Amino acid sequence: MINKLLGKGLDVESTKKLDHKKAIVKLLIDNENTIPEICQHLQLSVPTGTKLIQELLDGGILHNLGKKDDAITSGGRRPKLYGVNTKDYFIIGVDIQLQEINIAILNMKNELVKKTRYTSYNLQNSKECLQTTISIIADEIKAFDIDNNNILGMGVGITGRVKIATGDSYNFLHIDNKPLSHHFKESFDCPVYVENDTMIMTLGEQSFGLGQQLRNFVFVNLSKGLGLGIISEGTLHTGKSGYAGEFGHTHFFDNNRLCICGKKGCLGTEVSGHGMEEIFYEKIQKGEQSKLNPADFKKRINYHQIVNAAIEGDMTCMEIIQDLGFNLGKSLAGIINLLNPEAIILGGTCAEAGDVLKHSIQSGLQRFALPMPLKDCQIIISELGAKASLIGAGRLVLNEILNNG
Amino acid sequence: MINKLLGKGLDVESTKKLDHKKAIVKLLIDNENTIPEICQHLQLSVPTGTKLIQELLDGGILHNLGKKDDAITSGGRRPKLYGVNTKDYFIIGVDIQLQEINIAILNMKNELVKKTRYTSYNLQNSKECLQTTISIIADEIKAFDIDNNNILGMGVGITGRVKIATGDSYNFLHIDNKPLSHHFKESFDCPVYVENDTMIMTLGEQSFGLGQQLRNFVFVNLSKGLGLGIISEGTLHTGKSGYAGEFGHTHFFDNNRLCICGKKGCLGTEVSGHGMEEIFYEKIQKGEQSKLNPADFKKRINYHQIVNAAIEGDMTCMEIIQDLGFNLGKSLAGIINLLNPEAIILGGTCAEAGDVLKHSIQSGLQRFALPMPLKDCQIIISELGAKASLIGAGRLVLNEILNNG
DNA sequence: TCAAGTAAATAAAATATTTTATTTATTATT
DNA sequence: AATAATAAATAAAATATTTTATTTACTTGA
Repeated sequence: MINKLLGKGLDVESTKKLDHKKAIVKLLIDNENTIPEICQHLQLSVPTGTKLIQELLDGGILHNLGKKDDAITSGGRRPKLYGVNTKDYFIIGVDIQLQEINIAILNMKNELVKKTRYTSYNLQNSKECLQTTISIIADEIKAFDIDNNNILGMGVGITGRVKIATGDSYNFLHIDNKPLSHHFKESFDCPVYVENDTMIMTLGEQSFGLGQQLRNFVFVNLSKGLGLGIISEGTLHTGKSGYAGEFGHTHFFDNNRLCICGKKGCLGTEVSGHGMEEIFYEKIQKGEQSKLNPADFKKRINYHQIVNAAIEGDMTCMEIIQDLGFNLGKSLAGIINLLNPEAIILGGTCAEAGDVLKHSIQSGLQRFALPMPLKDCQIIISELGAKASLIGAGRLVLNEILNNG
Repeated sequence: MINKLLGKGLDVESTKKLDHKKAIVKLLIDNENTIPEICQHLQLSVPTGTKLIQELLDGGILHNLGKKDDAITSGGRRPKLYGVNTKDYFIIGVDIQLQEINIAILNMKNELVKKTRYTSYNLQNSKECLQTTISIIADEIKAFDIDNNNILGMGVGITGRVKIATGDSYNFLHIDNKPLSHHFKESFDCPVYVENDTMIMTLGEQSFGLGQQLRNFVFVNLSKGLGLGIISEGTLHTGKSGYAGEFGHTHFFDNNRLCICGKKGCLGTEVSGHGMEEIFYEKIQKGEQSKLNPADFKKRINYHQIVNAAIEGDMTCMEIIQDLGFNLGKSLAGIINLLNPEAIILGGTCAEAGDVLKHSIQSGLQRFALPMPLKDCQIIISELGAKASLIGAGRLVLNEILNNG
C-alpha cells in the first residue's frame, strides 16, 4: 500500500529514490515544511527535492497546504507549505489490556481521529478471545467506513512479553503457535505490527510534546503491573528479543510476597497497582480506616479506586501512594545513575495520582540518586495518559512502513 | 589531517562524496574488502565505488592488498582486496588510571602497535600532574618517531566523570577551568577526544571479537570501583551529559559503609576492588586466616593481591570473591531484566578472577533474573583485559573523525 | 504606490551516477 | 591444453542530480 503511494509502480524505482521519499514523508509527519527546508534537511538540491515532492503529491500521500504565512520575514517570495495527507489514509491503533481494549483511527500525522474504548473485555489466551478481539476491531473499522486500501497498517500494543520482529505475543492470544500479527494480517489484510504495551506507550511519548526533543528518557508504566520503556540515544531500546523493560521484577524488597514471576521480593509486589490493592487490604485487616470500606462494595476494591481516594485526601490511600512513590523513587534512582536520562515520564493509570505520587518519587530520588545525573533529569507526569498507547501504535506503524516496509 | 587523506583539498568536495569515502574507510577498518563487496554494502554502483576507492588510494589512506585468494569459488576473475593503510598513519591511545598510565600507538586498523605502561604514576587534579602526564605522552610519541602530520588523533580514557562533547574531565586534570582535551590539543596539535574509562573500555569490547556482532550488551568494569558501559541497539549509551553507567552507586546494601559519593549502602561499597579490601581487613580483624598476612607486608594489601590469592585457592579471599560475585549477579539480574542484553562482558582488573567470579555471578543471576531474558544473555570474561581501554581509545578517535571530523 | 531587496520556484547547463555492454582475468571441465 | 563458465574491471551510453542563471512572487521602505 505505502509503496503505491510513494510512487513505486510497475517500473522499478531505485532504493535511493524511495529512501528519499520515505525520509520526506517521515519529516512531514511531525512538521509541515517548505521545499527549501525539506531539501536542506535531507541534503538534496532544490530541483530534485521539488521533483520528489511533486511525485509524492501525484501519489496522493502529500498535500500542498498553501503559502506559508510567517509573521517574521525579511521579505521575498513566500514558500508553499507541504504536509502529509491527513484525510484519505489511516492507521488502526489497538491497545489490548487485561480488562479493556481501545481502538483508534489515526491519520498520517499520527493524530487520533477517533477512539473507542471497550471496557467489557477480558483478555485471555483462547481462540474465542482472539475471535472476539478481531470482530471488535473489524466493527470499529466498518463503523468508520474506510476502504481497506486506505489503511496503511495496524499497530497493536498488548500486555505481556512480545517479540516485535515476529509479532509474537507469548502470554496472550498465542493461538495455533502462530504470531498474533499473523492472525490479524489474515483478517485485516494490511501490515500489522505488534509490540509490548509499555514499549508502545514509550513510542507514543517520544512522538509527542516534550518527548520529541529528548534523546534519552525513561517512561514508567505504572498500572496493574510496573514496566519501563527506554529511549536510548534517540531509539527505543528493545534488547535482544524485545523483553527489555521488566523493571517490576527487579529484586527490591525483603518481603515475603510472591510475584507472578515466581520470585519473592520483586519491586512490583508493592510498587504496582496490584501491590497497592494487596497493601490496602492488609491495612484494612489491621484495622486502619478508609473512606473505601470493602463492606460497601460487591467487588474487590481495585487500584483505580485507591488512587482516586488518595487524590480526594483519604489518608490510608494517600499513605499507600506515598510509600509506593518513595520506593519507586528509590529504585528509579538506580535508573538515573545508570542511564543519565533527560527525563522520567510517569505514565500508566496510576500516574493519575499526579503530584502526590510525583513528590514522593522525588523524595526517594533525592535520597538515593547521584546529584549530578539527578540534576539532569526532569520528572514529568505524562500528558497523554491513556492515549499514549494508541499514539504509540500509530507511530510504530509509521516507523515500520517508512523504514523497512 | 583526515580530510587531507580523504582527498579534500583546496577545491570543495561535496559532503555526500566525503560521507561515502568515510563510510568506505570505516568499513575497511574492520574488514578487508573487494570493490564489489564495498559497493554492495554502501549501495553504490561499481564504477562510482571504484572511482572513490582510487581517490582514497591516491590520498594514501587505503592500500591495495593484492588479489583475494579464496579457497571456495565458483570461478571468475579474482577481485583485488583493499584495506586501510596500517603503516603510515597512527592514533595515540591514552588510558589514565589512578596509579598508572598506559600509552599506545595504534594503526588505522585499530590494532595495538606499541603499548607502554607507567606504574609510577599518581593521578591528581593538579597542574604538575597535567605537566607530567603531557611529558610522558610526548616522550612516548617521540620514542616511536612519528611525524606529527601522521597522527590522526588522540583518544583518552580517564577515570571519573567526563563529558565527551566538551572533553571535560571533572574529577581529575581539570585545570584553569578548561577541558582536558584543550590542554592536550595545545600540546599535541591533533584532534583529541576524552571519555570516561568505562565507556572507552566498552567501545574497545565493541570493536573486538564477540562484541562486534552484538547489538545489545553490557560491559562491567570491576576494578577499584564498579562501572558499567551499555551498548544499546548498537550505540554506546552515554546519557544526557555522559554520566551514564554509575552502577556502583545503586543503593543495594543495608550496611553502614560510607561511599565516596556520600551515601550509605551503595553497591560499590562491597562490590568493587575497594570493597574487597575493606572486607578483607574486617575478616582478618575477626581472626580469619589467610595466606595474605598483613604483618608480612609493608603496604596495605590491595585488591589485586586478594584476587590472586583467591585464584591460588586461599579460602578467605575466595569467600570474598564469591560473596562479591553473588551480589554482583543479584544486581546484574536487574540489568538483564531491564535491558535484555545479548551478553554481559566482565572486564576490569578484578575480572582476572575468572571462573570463580563468573560462577558466583551466575548463581546470583539464576536466582534473581527472569528466565527468558536470562536465557538470552551470555556471561563472558573479557579477552581484552587491560588492552580494552587502549583499543577503545583508538576506536573513539576513528568513530569521531569518520563521523564528524 | 513604486522601486529595491529578498527569497522561492523554475529552466538550462554542467556534473555525477548508474546501467548496460565489453573486455579481462580466473576457475572448472572436457 | 583448450574451451566454457564465471565474475571482476573497464568503457560507453543513458539517467539523475547538482550548479548556476533566470524568472516569479512577495516584503519593505521611501
